[in-house]
Amino acid sequence: MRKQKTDRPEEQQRFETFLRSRQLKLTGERLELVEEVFGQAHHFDADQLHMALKQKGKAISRATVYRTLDLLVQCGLVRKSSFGDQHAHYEAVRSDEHHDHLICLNCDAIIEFFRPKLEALQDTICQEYGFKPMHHSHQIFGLCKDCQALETDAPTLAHRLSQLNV
Amino acid sequence: MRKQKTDRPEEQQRFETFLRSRQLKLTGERLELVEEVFGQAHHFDADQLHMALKQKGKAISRATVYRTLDLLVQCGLVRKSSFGDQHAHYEAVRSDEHHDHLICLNCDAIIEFFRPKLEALQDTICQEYGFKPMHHSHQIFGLCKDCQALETDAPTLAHRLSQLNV
DNA sequence: CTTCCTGCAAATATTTTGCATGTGT
DNA sequence: ACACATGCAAAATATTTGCAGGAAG
Repeated sequence: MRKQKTDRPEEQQRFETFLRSRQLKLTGERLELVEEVFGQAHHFDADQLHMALKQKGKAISRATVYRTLDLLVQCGLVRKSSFGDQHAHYEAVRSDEHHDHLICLNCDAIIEFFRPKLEALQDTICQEYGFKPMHHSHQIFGLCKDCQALETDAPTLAHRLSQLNV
Repeated sequence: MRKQKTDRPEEQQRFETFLRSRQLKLTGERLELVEEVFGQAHHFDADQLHMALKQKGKAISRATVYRTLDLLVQCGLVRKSSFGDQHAHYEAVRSDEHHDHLICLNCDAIIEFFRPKLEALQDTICQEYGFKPMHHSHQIFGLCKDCQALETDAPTLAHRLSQLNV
């Protein structure tokens, strides 16, 4: 038997509304996946999510993980991004606030930032080119505070830097 | 018999110097690839380059294309980036000037921009976070001047927008 | 009872790698 | 000669898709 609407967290309700609006079905897999996504602390990838679910005894197939993540992106509950490595990264959207990222090449820490002045400057640039912006991605790669203090392995760092395809 | 150094364009000379410095060899394939890369108008991907070479009767294997592009990136003659689709994009570096990109979701036009104020603002942000920037990527997706005038296919556009993994 | 969903395995797409053979230095 | 390079085909990686059986509305 299904729980009442009001028993479910907001994100599950939002997903349900979205699914209904498209005549799609609210399945156990979809609910479990949303729950796990919002249980994750920030950034994760498809494989991590798949593993995490498996560990909790919810063995949802990879195909369904990808299919559901895609729905969540369309519904606006999840953001998908690429950090220059070979696979996509995802993050639960907890507010509508857009942000950009600082990415540590040593420890993979991801620091979020938002600067209205920067957003405004982008708009100015677009205006000059007669370009209509619809989405943007701004990523800064380097070393976080902690990793600057540590002695980092220079060749490894140089390699990661050169392999960034962003 | 090899041509004299002075007969070759600057980028080939730079590549030769780089190869020598690492005890790597100056092969016909490598020279042809550099030539083609600098013959390309701006952005291209590995497959386009491979095709272009094949059409000119220089059938260089895919493996060698990838291996050589990697060397060119290391040597600084080529920049590698990802525009949110599934494959890497490359561009010949014709000057040391860094730039960012406006990317049209309708016609795939890539417009380069550089704004010192924006670069400075990034540095300020990094300072605040105690972050040491080493590389950055800033991409704005939307519609170029020409495509705004055209009637674009809204569903297609929405789909591309939602599928951007950046 | 219809439509949509799932898991599986196969297909795709892009890039990398092992190996035998070939080629600059 | 030696070390490095090439092409090929297979592997690796990440993601998508067709299909047959299963579940939601």
